Amino acid sequence: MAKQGGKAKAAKKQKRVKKDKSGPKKPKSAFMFFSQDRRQTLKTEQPDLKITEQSKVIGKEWGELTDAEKAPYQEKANQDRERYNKEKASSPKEEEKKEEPEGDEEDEESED
DNA sequence: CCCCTGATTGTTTCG
DNA sequence: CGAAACAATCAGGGG
Repeated sequence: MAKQGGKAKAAKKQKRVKKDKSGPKKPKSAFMFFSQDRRQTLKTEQPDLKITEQSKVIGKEWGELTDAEKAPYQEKANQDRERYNKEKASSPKEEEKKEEPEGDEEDEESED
């Protein structure tokens, strides 16, 4: 941990993603909500901007935001997490059935 | 015609 | 704790 003063080459490369049309979509982050709102406004003001350019601008603005300003977005994200949480919690399909193999079959002892 | 890449940050998830 | 994957978004390039 400490040791940051060195020349630690932080070669961070977040490999992008290729959207999957099918898959457990992860909950959106506050940044996503912010981008959705900001992009629309940005698009009206600068419709010539491309997504990649918007991303840069938005990302920069996002960094300027404070927790208070991010708060409302985090709250939205918070709700989305719950949504995802529920979606996950409820597995209508028997897919993924190795959940909690706590095979504890309590004996029904005498029911009647 | 359909799939993928680009750029941003945050969250999610496995080990 | 850390890395990898992936979330929205759209425009354009390639097979």
